[in-house]
Amino acid sequence: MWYDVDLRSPVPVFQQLFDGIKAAVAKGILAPGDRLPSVRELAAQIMLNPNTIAKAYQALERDRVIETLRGRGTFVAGRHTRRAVTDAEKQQVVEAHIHRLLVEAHYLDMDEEECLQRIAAAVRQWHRSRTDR
Amino acid sequence: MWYDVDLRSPVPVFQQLFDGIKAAVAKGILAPGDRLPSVRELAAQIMLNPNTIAKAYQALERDRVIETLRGRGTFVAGRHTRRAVTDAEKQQVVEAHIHRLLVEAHYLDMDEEECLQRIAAAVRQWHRSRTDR
Amino acid sequence: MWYDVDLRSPVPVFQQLFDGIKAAVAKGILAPGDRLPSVRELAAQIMLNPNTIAKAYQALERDRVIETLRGRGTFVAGRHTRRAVTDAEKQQVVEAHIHRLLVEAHYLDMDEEECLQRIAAAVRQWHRSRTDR
Amino acid sequence: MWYDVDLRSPVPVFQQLFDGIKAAVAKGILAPGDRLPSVRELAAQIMLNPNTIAKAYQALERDRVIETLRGRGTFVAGRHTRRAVTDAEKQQVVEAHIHRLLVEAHYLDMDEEECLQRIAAAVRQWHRSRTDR
DNA sequence: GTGGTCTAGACCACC
DNA sequence: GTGGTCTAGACCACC
Repeated sequence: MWYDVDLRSPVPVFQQLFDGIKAAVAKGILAPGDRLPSVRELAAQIMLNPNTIAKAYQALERDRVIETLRGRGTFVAGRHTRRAVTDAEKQQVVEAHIHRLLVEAHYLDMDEEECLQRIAAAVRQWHRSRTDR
Repeated sequence: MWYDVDLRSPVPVFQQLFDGIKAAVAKGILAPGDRLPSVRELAAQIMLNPNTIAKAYQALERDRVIETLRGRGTFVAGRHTRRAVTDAEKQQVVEAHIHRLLVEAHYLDMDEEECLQRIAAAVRQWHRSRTDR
Repeated sequence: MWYDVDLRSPVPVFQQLFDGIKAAVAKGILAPGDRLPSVRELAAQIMLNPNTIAKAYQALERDRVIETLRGRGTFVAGRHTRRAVTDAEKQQVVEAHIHRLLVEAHYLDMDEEECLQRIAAAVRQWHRSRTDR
Repeated sequence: MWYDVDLRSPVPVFQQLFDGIKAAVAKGILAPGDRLPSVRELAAQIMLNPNTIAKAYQALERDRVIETLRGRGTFVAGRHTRRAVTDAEKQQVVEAHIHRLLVEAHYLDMDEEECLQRIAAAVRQWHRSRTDR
């Protein structure tokens, strides 16, 4: 599930939650308007301190991934609430990720052709498994 | 240069060095057999604590990116010193990176087509800028 | 409208109502003697808990912005019902606001001249859009 | 001092710290490069929990008001690290503040002329008291 | 030394 | 009920 965390990981738990929820929204597992469990509920369920959950939720709210309605709960935000992005910004983000990937690929002895094929497979696989609601 | 670090970054300095050297080797900026500055030299040059440099070098040696020859210095390792990798391992690495990229792409409102195009551009750009020696 | 509230805002809903009505009176959108909807009417109309509306109305009454006449309804108060203010009090209020504004202006790289010009424009614009009835 | 907080205020303590430091930098009391007390030092000095200080520092770092150098301490950021701002954004910020000020001014029976005079006085007074280093 | 994370648990405002 | 703040104190990585 999207709220799975690994306590032994060096990645902070609140960060894992943050990443997990962001990914779940991107994959369509969580859709705009969906209600997230309350801080206390989730804390009890995955045996974490409520503060840790709250920290993740607050970071997600700052990034407009979720919205909290005072006294009512926390919900996945609609896409419209996000800001415009330039072309250069997009390319920069893609390049940063691909750069890191290609460094690792070099140490796995993958050439350009193999990289492109494996990447295409991964992109197709991701989009197939996306749930559009 | 490959030894540039940003003290203000949240990424640990030793990690930046580690990543920077790995990337420089992958890009061909550093080639097998090239001699790296000694821990002390580099520490003096970029004004860092020698312990920080040593920590990065040790991690690189563990990953067989570099080799230390006692009394002679530190050198970029040859590619043959590395171990074999399975097909599944390769695909898993690619998928992990692409997964993270596609999550970010979702929040930048990029569809499958745009992702593929930008990725292809980034891969091509990387390989053009590679220096093969 | 003056009763618009944003449930996603971190500002409490009752506070938004309070601010909104105070602003509407200052702008002349609501004039002394105008009747406000009853707590229940407004609650039904904007789908809020009546307690929230009541809390805003009570705070407005305490500040003599509105008056409740038992059995007749709630009305915008006349200006004469308010108390006298000293010169020092006025300057203090202005300084507090301007102080906060100038802190933000610093981070937007605005110098004294630019601040004064933009402020003058904002003051003029406000008074032009005021409806005097 | 810039680190004064009022425990009885409804404004959260970490927010008061955040505002205070931002204002101190804008006023020139804290200059780029100045070192802030460590989380623990400040916590001991003003008798707060270190977590509360850390929360304020982290928010300031997100807004690029300060920078933390890993293992070294926290410093006031240089102005160049901040992003570009559009003209519309600036006017919007000014209008929001002036709007709030003019609402209050209405209840203090201040007319346009009096507002402009008091505002000009406040702006001049602020810039006189600024310390440029 | 530095800041960052996390727990356990109190208390509060809002709805 | 909901989330937000704060304390007290442990533990950790980094430099």
